Amino acid sequence: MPRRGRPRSADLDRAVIAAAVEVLIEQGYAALTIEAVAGRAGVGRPALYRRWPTKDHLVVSALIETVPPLRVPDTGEVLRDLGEFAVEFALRLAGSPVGPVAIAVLVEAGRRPDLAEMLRLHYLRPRDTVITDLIERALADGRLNKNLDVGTIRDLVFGPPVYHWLLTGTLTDGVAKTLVEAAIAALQTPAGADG
Amino acid sequence: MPRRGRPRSADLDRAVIAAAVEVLIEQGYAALTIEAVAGRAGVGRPALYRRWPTKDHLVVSALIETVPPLRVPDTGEVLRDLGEFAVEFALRLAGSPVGPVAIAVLVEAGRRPDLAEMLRLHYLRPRDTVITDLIERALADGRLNKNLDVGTIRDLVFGPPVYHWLLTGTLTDGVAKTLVEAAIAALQTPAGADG
Amino acid sequence: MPRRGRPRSADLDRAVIAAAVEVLIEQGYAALTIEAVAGRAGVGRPALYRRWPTKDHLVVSALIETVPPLRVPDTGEVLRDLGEFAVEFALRLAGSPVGPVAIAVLVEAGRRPDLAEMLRLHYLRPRDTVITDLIERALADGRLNKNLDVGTIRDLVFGPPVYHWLLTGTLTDGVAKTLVEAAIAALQTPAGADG
Amino acid sequence: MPRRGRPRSADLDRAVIAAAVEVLIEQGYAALTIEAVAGRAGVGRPALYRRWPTKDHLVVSALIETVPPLRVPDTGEVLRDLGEFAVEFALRLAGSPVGPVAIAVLVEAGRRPDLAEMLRLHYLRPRDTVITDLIERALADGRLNKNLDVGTIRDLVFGPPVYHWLLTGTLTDGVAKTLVEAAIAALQTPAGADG
DNA sequence: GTCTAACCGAGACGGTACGTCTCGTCTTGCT
DNA sequence: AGCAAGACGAGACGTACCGTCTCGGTTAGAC
Repeated sequence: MPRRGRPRSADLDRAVIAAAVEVLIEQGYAALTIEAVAGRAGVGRPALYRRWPTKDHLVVSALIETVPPLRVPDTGEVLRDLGEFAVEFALRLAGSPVGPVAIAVLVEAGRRPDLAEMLRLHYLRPRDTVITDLIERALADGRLNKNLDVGTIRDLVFGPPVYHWLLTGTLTDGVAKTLVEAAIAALQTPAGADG
Repeated sequence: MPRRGRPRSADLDRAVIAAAVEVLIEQGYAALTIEAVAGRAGVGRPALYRRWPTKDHLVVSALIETVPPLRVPDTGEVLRDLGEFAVEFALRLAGSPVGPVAIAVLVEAGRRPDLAEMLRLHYLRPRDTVITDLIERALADGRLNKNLDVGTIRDLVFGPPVYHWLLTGTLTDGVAKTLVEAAIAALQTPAGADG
Repeated sequence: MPRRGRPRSADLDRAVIAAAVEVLIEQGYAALTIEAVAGRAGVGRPALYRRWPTKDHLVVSALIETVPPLRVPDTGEVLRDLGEFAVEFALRLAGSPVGPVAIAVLVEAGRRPDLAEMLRLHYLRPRDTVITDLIERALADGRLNKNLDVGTIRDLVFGPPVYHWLLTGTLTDGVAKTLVEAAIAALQTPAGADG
Repeated sequence: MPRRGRPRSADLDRAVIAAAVEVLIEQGYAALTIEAVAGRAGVGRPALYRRWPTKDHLVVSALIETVPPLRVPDTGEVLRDLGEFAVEFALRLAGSPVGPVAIAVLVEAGRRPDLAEMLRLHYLRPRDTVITDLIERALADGRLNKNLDVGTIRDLVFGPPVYHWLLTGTLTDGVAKTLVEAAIAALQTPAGADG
């Protein structure tokens, strides 16, 4: 079914996403307007509406394109891998200018099912997959308490530093490490459990 | 120092806050409009601008007035108190229609120092105080690992259920309990630590 | 030089002018509001601002479109033509609901050079041209005192009835005729001047 | 009948009128605001509303207080007196910053009977009286055509320079003199009328 | 090589909300 | 009762964007 007519320009897609990221970083999510993005990209507004139905869809696209999934460390020691990954994850969320944007979209998705689906399918799931794999590796190694499921472990390890950042507005390297290590230490197979 | 001129009407304050809460619940934070709030409260827009410089300040005021600090349980067993409180806290955040509003404002406060100050001073601090007290009681009882400070414990206990809610958009009673209990269990003074 | 973008709608121009005239007649110049005109024309306010920078420019446009230049009589007797024209002119100014509007704009133009230019160029000049021509015809016929220039004659003939209307708020047919005829009688070539 | 309560302050009346005149001169009639006048006079708005029902009544009051009736010259030659007076009158109207204000109010009075009454009673009539007296003196001297009544003469003499000013926005000394003298010359008892 | 459908920019359209200004009124405490 | 101060409901101001809709002009596959 070969489409007729002039095809959409991929350059234009890239220019718009880049412009959107610039605006998000400079002005934040609430201040982002379609007009500003189109203007900065040197593009007409209809070209944006042709591609994204709302500004939130555009922002989700921008997040997807802009925030690459973290690389999973593989040092051989799976718990160390998990800890380093969690610290890295939280620090990047807190340190990047698009961290707050991600939260804002997450909240907005609460009222908008189609946005939520797009977000979970293209943004959250791919990033969660690597985490899940990592935790499953740890469980398979017998390094983590087998009574806990993967989701619970994820929440216990990643939740504390993220919560800290939300509550205080900051997240230092030290705090992130302390929280993650405390969580992981507590989740390890009890020393005497198999003795 | 006798105030001159007509004093501001307290009834009006109440009517506006009530209208703001209604709009927040029905339409959400992003869709809240000064115009709509003023209209619903039967009030002119200037009366709002006289009191709150931006819609965010209004929303923070609404949160402060509307979300009462949770009652701290006191069963005699301090760890049980802490667990129940944390579960209650997370469930209310996830279950109330103003939960997402609080997160949205928190995120916006990241770019706006005056908003952040207002939020922390009148909303977060009073609610944090009861938590801190509760954890300090638990520490004093020797029920929690003394190597951890109060903030760390707070993040480890409250972070996981909140993170779960943010990530998945839901938080059941069961999940909240599981996460909080797992966290608290892990934080207790190691049984064999002094053996 | 091909115009880019969607062209402005001529229907809209007409609707707005018509609405403006209605409001001017019903409420008068001072009470005319951009909002009211836009509302009555079934048009958004920005569409008005796109065309006219201020309400005065809009009113001048309305005058230009609405008040057609008077037809010059041509009975063969040039002085009679002039007299009838002046009477007609003054009566229409005094009798039309937009007469006071014209004066109000004229006064406002005193403080606003761009408004004055617009008014003189598109409203006053075309209407003055027919008067000037008529007077020049009369001069050429030798029917008017050659010592007076065209502008002076215009002021002497048209000034009295207009002044009467301004001062008293009314202008009857009889008064207009009396004033104009007295003026013209006085301006005729003195009987003995060429004897 | 001793009025009860605190009497109104006459100083306040004066301060408000003075402030109104300042604003009229600086900003013009259209831009005059009750708020601005009250502010400049250092007075509360209610004090103004207690005295004048609308801004137009205030402006009329200001005109009355501010524009003193012209002095009538008395050189013995009554026609010269009339001519000098008319020139002076028109030049002051055209030259003073409150000239346009008077016209604006006059126009507005066309829609507002109570305003018109106030204006005619306290502003126009006293100024017209001296003109009427002067013209009657000239008629009594037999210097003016007896077939014309006082009002007609007034319009024929004063109308042309005022009309010139309205139409062109300017009025020079020379133009005013030319117009008035031409009018008066034409109104004199025809030399050959009784010969 | 046309044809032609979909793209592109520009920008007008009816709207909505913004934050501000002024209106005319009302409510304080003081004089 | 008058007064300054200033809050009140009302509503217009001029601006910024919204999402949609023409325009003239371009682009590239289908004929």
